[in-house]
This record gives sequence, structure tokens and C-alpha cells, in this order.
Amino acid sequence: MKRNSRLSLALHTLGHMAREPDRVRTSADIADHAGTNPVVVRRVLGRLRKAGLLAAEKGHAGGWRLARSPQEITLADVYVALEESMVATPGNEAQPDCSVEHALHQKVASVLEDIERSLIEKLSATTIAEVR
Amino acid sequence: MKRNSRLSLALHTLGHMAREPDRVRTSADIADHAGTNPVVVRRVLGRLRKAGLLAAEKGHAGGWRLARSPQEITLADVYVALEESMVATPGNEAQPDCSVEHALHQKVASVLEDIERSLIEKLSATTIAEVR
DNA sequence: ACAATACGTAACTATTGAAGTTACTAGATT
DNA sequence: AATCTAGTAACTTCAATAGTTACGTATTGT
Repeated sequence: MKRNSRLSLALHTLGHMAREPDRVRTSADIADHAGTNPVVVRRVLGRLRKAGLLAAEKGHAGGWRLARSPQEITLADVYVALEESMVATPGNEAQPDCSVEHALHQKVASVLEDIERSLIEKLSATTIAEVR
Repeated sequence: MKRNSRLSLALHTLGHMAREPDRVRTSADIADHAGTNPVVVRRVLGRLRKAGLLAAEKGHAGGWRLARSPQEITLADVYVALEESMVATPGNEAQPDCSVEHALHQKVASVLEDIERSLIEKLSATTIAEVR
């Protein structure tokens, strides 16, 4: 895996789970299929668990499964659960000294907030059960 | 400067130029004000030059100036000139083996393309002369 | 003519963030 | 008790970007 593939990994895994909701999958199985590492899988899916999208069981016959029906999990749920803003506002300083920079930062940040909302709205139109 | 600050640097500089279009600025001046390096400034502004937004002159009294009126340069022009897609599609493989992954990739890519268009549209509503 | 100035660019280093890895703990099942 | 699985901390690897050094090219002032 390369860069910013957390969303990919999460969606990919949930996509499979949506097709076979009853099958419990181990981190190792998932990592194998996705070409990555069980620890990375746990890190990513752990966020989805905290967001209430997935449940995990330990021990024999343990593993990951959907915490609710795939029809009730939208792509936006996954995106938001990962807390990754794809449209992160550029630059570094929150409060730039320069007034010109400040004004531009405000303007761009406002546009990006709109866009982020719009992105989430679009993603919420599709559930993981629909895409296949 | 930290990360993905090219857009910040570009807008910041153009913002100042919009206020004093007649003043020619050297890379060193700009770098000083922005807290970065002349070479970095040239790299970033060079893209804007290639996009026809800026002009650069060498030699004594040389430096950077707007290639056209600040009222005719929108934030979208700058964004596009930098060829940075803030909403880059995640994941690595363009053609994933797995059909589930493929379907999800398609869906997400399509949403992100919409969002990218929408972002450019919003940015094109503001010129560098307006923000101050 | 020539020195000084400024952009253009290649090549390298430093820094940062994410992925990958190792190692260990805690809980569940056989 | 042994085994299997998630949870997590600590570390390493890798990639992308910013920063730096060095040098070339063009222009201008003396």
C-alpha cells in the first residue's frame, strides 16, 4: 500500500462485508486480500469500530463484522469515521501575521468548508450495499 | 513553511501584487516576506508564469509582476495553474484486481471529480483583487 | 566590456506524515 | 492450559515536499 489508502482499505473491506455480512473476517485475512498488514488493518478498522460501523471479537472464531446492516452504512459514514479531511486547508499558521494572507486564508478556508460539506453530502447518497 | 503550502504561497504573493500591481518583486523579497526560500518561490511562481498569470524579468530591476490585471485573475486560475488536486482520489492502483474494489474506486473517483469541478467553480467566483 | 543582479534549474539534504513491522498485552474459545 | 484474535505501543521504512547549494542564462548599470 502506498499513500492515503486508509479510505480505500476501509471501503474495500466494507464492500466485501456488505456482500457477505455473516462471514466474520480476521485482520490477517483482510490484510492478505488487501495486500497489507494485519496491524494496519486493525488501525484503520479500529476507527470504524469506534464510530460504531464495525464490531470486533477476540479469540477463536473472532474477527470483524458489520455492526449494522450494510444498507445503513453510507460512504460518508466511512469517510467521516476516518476523520480524514481530503480538502484540508493549505498553509500552516492558523493566524497569519500578514493581513493579505489572513484574508486569503479566510476565503479559501470558507470555500473548502463548503466543499467538504458537499463531499460528505454526495458520499451519503450511496451505501456500501449499493456499490458492487 | 510546512506542507502543501504552494497554494498559500502563490495566493499570498498574488494578493500583495494585486494591491500594488506596479511594484516588481524579486524572489528574495517574496521569500523574505513569506518566510521561505527564493528557490522555492521561483518553483511555485514559475508554474504561474507558465500558466500566463505572472511575468518574470531577469537582471537589474528584474523580478515578478502580474501578467494581467488582478481583476482578471481568479483563485481558480491559481489553483489550476499549480496542478494540485486537493481532492485526489485515494488508493494506488488505477485498475484494481478485485471487482469490489474496482466498483468502489469508480464510485469514489466519480464523486471526487464532481467535487473538484465544484471547487474550481467556487474559486473562480473570486479574483485576487477582491480578497483583502 | 564587465561586473552585478535576478531568474531558471538541477542535484542534493532535511523534514514530515503515513505505511509497514515487531513485540507485547488482553480477552475469548477450545 | 493452549491457542487464537484484536489492541496497541514503539520502531523502521518509504515517499513527498520543503529547503539548500551550486551553477547557468539573461539583463542592466557603470
